[in-house]
Amino acid sequence: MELPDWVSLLSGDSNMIGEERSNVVLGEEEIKGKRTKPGGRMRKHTRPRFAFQTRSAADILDDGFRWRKYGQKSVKNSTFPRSYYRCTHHTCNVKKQVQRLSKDTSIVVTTYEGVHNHPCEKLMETLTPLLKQMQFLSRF
DNA sequence: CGCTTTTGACCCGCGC
DNA sequence: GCGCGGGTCAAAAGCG
Repeated sequence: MELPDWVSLLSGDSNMIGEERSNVVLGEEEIKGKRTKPGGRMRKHTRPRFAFQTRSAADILDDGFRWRKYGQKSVKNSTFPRSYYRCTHHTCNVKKQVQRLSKDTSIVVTTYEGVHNHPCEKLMETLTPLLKQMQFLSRF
């Protein structure tokens, strides 16, 4: 099981919202791409998928990537709609969907689909001043 | 001014 | 073949 870098990122960072973040890996499965229409976006036949449960009041959890919402649908099993997000990187076709549990509204289920093939900007952004500082300090 | 969100329409697979 | 459920597109509005 290959875990993307953001997993360790999630478990370690604390610079985000002051919410309680209990991320639990619910499962990993391979979904088969059945899109066979011409010009379809079927990249691979299988891509990893990770489901997380996060205890937070906000749906949007900034995990270090930029997400652009491209859809929202209500699901039959849940009273609340499900949101669909996509990574804004052209080179990166990672999708994620956020769904709130009707049982407990303070819990959101975030499902990631695919892996990022580019460095995390947010992380870089946070790390760059640190790196500079380190370089500065290493001069001595 | 560029980018994100919103929201209805469209599309597609599946079950009956 | 049709209806339903679920996923995506795209145009317009909204915000910094």
